[in-house]
Amino acid sequence: MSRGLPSTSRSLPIALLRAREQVMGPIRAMLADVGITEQQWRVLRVLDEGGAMEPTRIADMACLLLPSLTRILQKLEEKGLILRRRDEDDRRKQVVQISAEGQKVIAANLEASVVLMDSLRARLGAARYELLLDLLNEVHETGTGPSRD
Amino acid sequence: MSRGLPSTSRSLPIALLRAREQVMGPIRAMLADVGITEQQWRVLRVLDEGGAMEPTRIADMACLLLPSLTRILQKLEEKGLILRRRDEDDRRKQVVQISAEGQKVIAANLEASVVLMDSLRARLGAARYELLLDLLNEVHETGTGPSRD
DNA sequence: CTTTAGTATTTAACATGTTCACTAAAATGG
DNA sequence: CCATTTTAGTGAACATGTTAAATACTAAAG
Repeated sequence: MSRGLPSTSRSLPIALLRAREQVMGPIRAMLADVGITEQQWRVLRVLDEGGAMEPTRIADMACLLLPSLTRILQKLEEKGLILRRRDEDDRRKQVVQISAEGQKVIAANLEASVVLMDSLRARLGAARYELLLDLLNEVHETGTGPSRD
Repeated sequence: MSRGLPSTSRSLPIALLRAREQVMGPIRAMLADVGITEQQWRVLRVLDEGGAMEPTRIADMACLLLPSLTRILQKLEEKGLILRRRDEDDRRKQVVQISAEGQKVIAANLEASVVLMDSLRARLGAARYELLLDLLNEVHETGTGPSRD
């Protein structure tokens, strides 16, 4: 292993992947018992916290691409966890809202998920945890490429 | 939105996602021109840096699950970017090796990808960049759940 | 009012993520 | 040597990631 070339452990993309794996693994396992995926969970939480909103906004907040979201909303609707209706002012849009069933799913899992995150926060230390969040957000806002294309 | 509940920007899973998006976006765009994906690129780089090795080891180093890797290796073989043969000592295993064509792909893109990463490193500051890597690796090693299943 | 441009969402197609079942080959234990 | 267990890799099925094209509707221009 000569040097210079980031030996996978010092590669930011891979480090981000592995960290995400660690964080999401237990949460995924928890949600699997309820029969919903990590992404479906994110959508439900966004709707629970932010109230009814349109898909474009959901996608933005849950960090999902619209084509993915389209399929996810279809499944969530089949499961009865959300409600959808067209926006009467602008019939291109729709208004998506969490259902009572959906809120039950949130209520039944939010605390456990918070416990998992708090556990990680404790292991890392609150200060380092916040620092990590700051750095990640900084990366997000900084952008990467010199050529913004 | 009563309290405590991380409003998406302070959610570690989402922050990890968004940061990864920023980092990989430009690299993905660059690789799209050559017709290979981010994951195929990771596999090629692992093989280029680590030499010939078996799929299980590739999966570990490139942070891919074996079923995904199986398909990726099939495509890389079709494209002529890797070579495969059975391991004669242990006929369950196989030995995967980057081809001359594969090395050309690496040579043609590695520098640009390093430039992109260096650019990010500069924007963030070398110290903060290293700190971010340390924190991410710490998350990876710390684990998350109290119940290790 | 009609054409044109733009916006919100969906569909399509291909690649990967993820879990589980399965095959093949080695290692182990009688 | 044979049955059992373990390991390496693949196949299958479903969900999402990702890009490009298509739809439906609105807004703007003429």
